[in-house]
Amino acid sequence: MDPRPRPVPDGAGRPRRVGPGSSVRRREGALLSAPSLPTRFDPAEVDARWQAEWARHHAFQPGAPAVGASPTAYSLILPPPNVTGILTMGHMLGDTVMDILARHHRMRGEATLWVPGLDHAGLATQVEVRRRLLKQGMLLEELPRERALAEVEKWRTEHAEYIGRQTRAGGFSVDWSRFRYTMDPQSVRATREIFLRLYHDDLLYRGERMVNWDPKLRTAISDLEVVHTEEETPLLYVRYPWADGSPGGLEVATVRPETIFGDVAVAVHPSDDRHAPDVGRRVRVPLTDRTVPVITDEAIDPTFGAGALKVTPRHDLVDYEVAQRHPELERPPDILDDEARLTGPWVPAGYQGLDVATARDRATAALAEAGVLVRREPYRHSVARSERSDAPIEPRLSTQWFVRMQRLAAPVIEAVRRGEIRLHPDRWEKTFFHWMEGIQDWCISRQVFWGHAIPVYYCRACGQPTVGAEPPAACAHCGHRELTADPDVLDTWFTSWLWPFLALGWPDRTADLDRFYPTSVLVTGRDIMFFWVARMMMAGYYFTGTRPFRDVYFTGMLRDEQGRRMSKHLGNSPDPLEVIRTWGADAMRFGLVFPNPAEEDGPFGPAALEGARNFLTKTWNLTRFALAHLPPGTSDPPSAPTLGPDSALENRWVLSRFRRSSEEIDRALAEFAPTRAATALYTFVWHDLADRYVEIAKDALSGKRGEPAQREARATLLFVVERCLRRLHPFAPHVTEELWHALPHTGELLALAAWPDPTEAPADPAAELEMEPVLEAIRLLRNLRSEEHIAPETIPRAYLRPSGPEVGRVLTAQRATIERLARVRPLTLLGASDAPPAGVGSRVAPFGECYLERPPASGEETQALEREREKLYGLLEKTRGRLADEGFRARAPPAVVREAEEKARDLEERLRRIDEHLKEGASAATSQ
RNA sequence: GGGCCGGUAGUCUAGCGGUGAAGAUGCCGCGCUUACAACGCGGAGAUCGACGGUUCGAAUCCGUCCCGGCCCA
Repeated sequence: MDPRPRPVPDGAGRPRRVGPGSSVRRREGALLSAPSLPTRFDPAEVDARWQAEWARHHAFQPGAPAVGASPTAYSLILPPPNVTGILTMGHMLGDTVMDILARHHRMRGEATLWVPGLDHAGLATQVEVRRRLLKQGMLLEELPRERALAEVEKWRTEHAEYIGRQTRAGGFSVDWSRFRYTMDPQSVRATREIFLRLYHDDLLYRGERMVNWDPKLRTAISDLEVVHTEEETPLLYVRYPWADGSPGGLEVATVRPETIFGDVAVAVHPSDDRHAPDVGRRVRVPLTDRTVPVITDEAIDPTFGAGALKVTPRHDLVDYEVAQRHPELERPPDILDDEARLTGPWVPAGYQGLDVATARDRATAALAEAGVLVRREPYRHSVARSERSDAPIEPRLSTQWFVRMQRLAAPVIEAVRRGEIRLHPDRWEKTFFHWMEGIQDWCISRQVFWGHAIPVYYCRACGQPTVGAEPPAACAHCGHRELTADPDVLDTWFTSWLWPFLALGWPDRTADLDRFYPTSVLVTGRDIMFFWVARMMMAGYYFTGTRPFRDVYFTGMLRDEQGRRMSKHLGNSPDPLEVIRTWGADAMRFGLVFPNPAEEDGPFGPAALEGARNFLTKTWNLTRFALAHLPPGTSDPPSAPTLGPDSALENRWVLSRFRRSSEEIDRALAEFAPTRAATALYTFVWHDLADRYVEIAKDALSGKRGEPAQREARATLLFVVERCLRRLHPFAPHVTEELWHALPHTGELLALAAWPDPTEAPADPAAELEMEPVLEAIRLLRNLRSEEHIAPETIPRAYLRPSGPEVGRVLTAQRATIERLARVRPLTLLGASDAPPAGVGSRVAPFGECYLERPPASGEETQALEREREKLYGLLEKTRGRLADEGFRARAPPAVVREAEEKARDLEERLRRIDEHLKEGASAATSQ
C-alpha cells in the first residue's frame, strides 16, 4: 500500500546550485549505497507534489480518516483576506500560526476544520479600482453602473485567483471545499437578516449625527478608519468685534478660519472670570454680516488660546455637542458639499466653490485685511485623515445608519472578564477593555456603490423607511406604493463580523454549525482587534447566544530589514510567492515563527529564512543518516526501543532529552506559544540529536560495538528521528512528509498520522546527569586542542582526574566516546593523588580536571586559566559575602544556604587546583 | 491630553524574586573528521535604559525619570 518514495530527481529541471566556496571536489552521496535522497532538498518539487497528494486524499476535510479518531472538533476560520490587494507576509504569518494549530490538532485525532474565504472589502476595493481606471483615463463615477460593477468584478476575479495561488503555495491545510465569499448569495442573505434583526431589536437607527466624512471618496467612514497624525497648522487669533459697535471684541483662537461662515456662537468656560462680563453679549462674525451670542459651556478649555471658542456645529464634534446643549442657537446650514467645497446660503460669493485649503488661505488674508487677525502662531496638533484616501477628514453632520453598540458590548466585556474568551498574549486585554468600555455607535452606511445594499426603502409619499429583505410592495407606514431603495451600501465589516457562523452556513441550521460552532481559535493581527475581533464577539453573543471562539491569538507585526513595519501602505512586504519560490514554503513558514516570537513585532528577512532553511536541511540530512542506518529488516513503523540497565548511556540520554523537549513542545502549543515549540524542536533536533547523540552513537551505529549495541542504537535513532518528523510536521509540512515517506511507515500521510505521546520515551534524569561530565570533558579537551593549535590529524594523550568515584565510573565507562570525539588517545583516568604528567595543558571543571598533552611553550593556556581564576574568584567573593550576612543565614530558606555553602567549598577547591596548575605552568615554562 | 507595551552582547529575542544571564544571527580562529561547508569544532562579546526604594537576596517587585513603539481622544 505504501508507494516507495519516488526517486527524487537530482537537480532535474534546475541547475545544481554550487556556492562560490564549494567545488566539484564535493563528494555527492559518496557514503550512501542505495539510490537515495540528495544532500539538499529541493522544495520546488517537493512542495507541489505533497500539496497535490493532500488534495487527492481530501486530507483537510474533517471527514477524512484520522488516526485515533476522537469526536472532539477543532475549528477555525481563516480571516478572509481582502480582494483589494494580494497577500503580504503578514498574512503568511497568521496562516502559518493557524496551520501549526490546525495540523497539530488534526494529528491529535480531532475532527479539524479550517474554513477559507475572501472579503469583498467594498470601499477599499472600490478605491483601488477607481485608481486603476483613472490611469486609463476613466472616472469610475462617470461609468454606467453596469460597467462599473463589471470593472470591480474583473478586479475581484483577478485578485481572488492570485490570493488563492498564494494561499495554496504555503501548504496551509484549509478545506477548500467550504470556501466562502462575503458577497456570495449566502452572505447576502445573512447580512440582510442581521440588518433586519438589529432594526427590529432597536439596535439600529438612522440619524443625523457627526460622522467622519472622506471628501475624496465622498462617503462617511467609521471612527476606526480614521488615522490621527501630528501636523503643523497655524493657529490664528481672530478678534470678533462687539455687535453693538463698542470698541474691541472677543479674541477667538482657531485653526480653521474657513469655517467661520458656519459659526453660530462664541463659547467660553462658565468659570472663566476674564470673560464673565461678556457672556450674553453678541459679537459679529468677521467676514459676514451675522452676529452670534457669547455663551458658556463646560467643554471649553480656558487655557487654550484666549479661552474663547468659535462654535461651528456642523463641522466639529465638540462644537456639535456644545450646540446640542444650547437649543436656543440657530441651526446652521452645511457650508461644505460632499467634496468639501464651500457652499450654501451662509457662504459669501467670493468663497463659493472653493476647496477647504484655498478657502483657508483666502479667509486668513481677508481677516488680516479686515484688521481682526490679531496674530498667528505655529501649532502642532493632531489631524484626522482617511486611512483609505489620506484625505483630511471633515467632521460633518450627516444622516447615516448606526448600530447601537453598548448593549452588544456589555456581554462581551463580561465574557472576557470571566475568561470565556481568552486573548493571547493576554496583555491585550487591557487595550481591549479600554476600547470596549468607551465604545461608540458604529456608522455602517457608506456612500459607495460596491457592497451589500442597505435593505431599506423610503416612501415617496411620507418619506418613512420600510425595512425588508425583499423590496416591499407598499410603505409600511402609509401604504403608498412608490418606494425608493436606499442608495447606500453597508460597511464591509457589517458582513465580516458574522464570519465565524456565516462561514459555517448561518443563517441555515447546517451540520457544520452544529459540529464546529463555536469555533476553537481565531488568529489575526491586532490591528483589527476593534474592527473585527471585538465586533465578531458581539455578533457571536448577540446572534448565536454564545462565544464565536474560545481563544484569540494576535500575531505581531513583521518589520523589514530597515526596521519598518511591513505594510500594504509602504509596499515593503515581499510577495509570499516570491519568497516561496526562492526558499520553499517550509523555510518561509519556519522563518516566520522562529527565531522571533510570532506574537511579537519582529524582523523578517533573509536572515530568518536562511536560518530556517538551514535547519530544514539539517533535518533532511539527519534523516538521510538515519535512513542509512535502518535496523536490518525493518518495515514496521518505529516504536520506542526498550532500554535495560545495560543500555548505552547515549541511548538513555537522548530518549530522556526527547521526552523533555516533547513535553515542552506540547506545553508551548497548549499555551499558544508556537515559537517556543519551534525553539524546543530546533534545539533538540540540531544540538541534542544531531550534534551530540549522532556523533556519540556513530560507533555503535556502524557496528563497532557489536551487534546488540548496533541494534539498540539504530532502533533509538530511527524512533527519535521519526517522532521528530511528526512533531515538526505542523511547522514544515512538505519536507517532513517527504522524509517520513522515505522511512518505514504505515498510513498514507504524515498529515494524518498521530501526534506522538511524550511518555513513549522514558525520562531518565540519571542518564542526563551522567552525560554532563562526558560532554563537558569533550568540550574542554577540544578547547585545549584549539588553544594549543594542535593539528586535526594529531591525536595527543589526555588525562582526566575525576572529583569523585561516581564521576570516575562514568568517565571510565565513556572513555572510548571521549577519545573519539575529543580526538585524544589514550585517555588515562588519574586517581585523586596522582600527579598530572609534565607538559600538559589543563582545565578545571566541576567534575574534575583534564589535561592534554601539548606542544611545548604556550602562553595561551595560562591566560585561559587566569581568566577562569578571575571569574571564579569573583564568584567566591560574592558567595562568601552572602554567607557572612547574618540576615541571609537567618531568613533565606535552609536549602539555599546549604547550596551556597557547598558552592563556596567547591569554588575554593577549584581555585586551589587552578593555582596549582598555574604554579606548575610557571615552573615548567622557566625550566624550558 | 489619556492609556497600553517594551528598553537584556553589533542585531533580534529568552529569562520575569534564589544569585556563574540562555539562544539565534553576526564577528574571530581552525577545519572538505564517510549525514550535512545551507556544515563541524573552539572562542570573544552584556555594569540586563537611568536613579531611588522594597527584600537576607532584584534583570525579575514598587516609584520617578529618560528613550522607543502602539492605541484612543
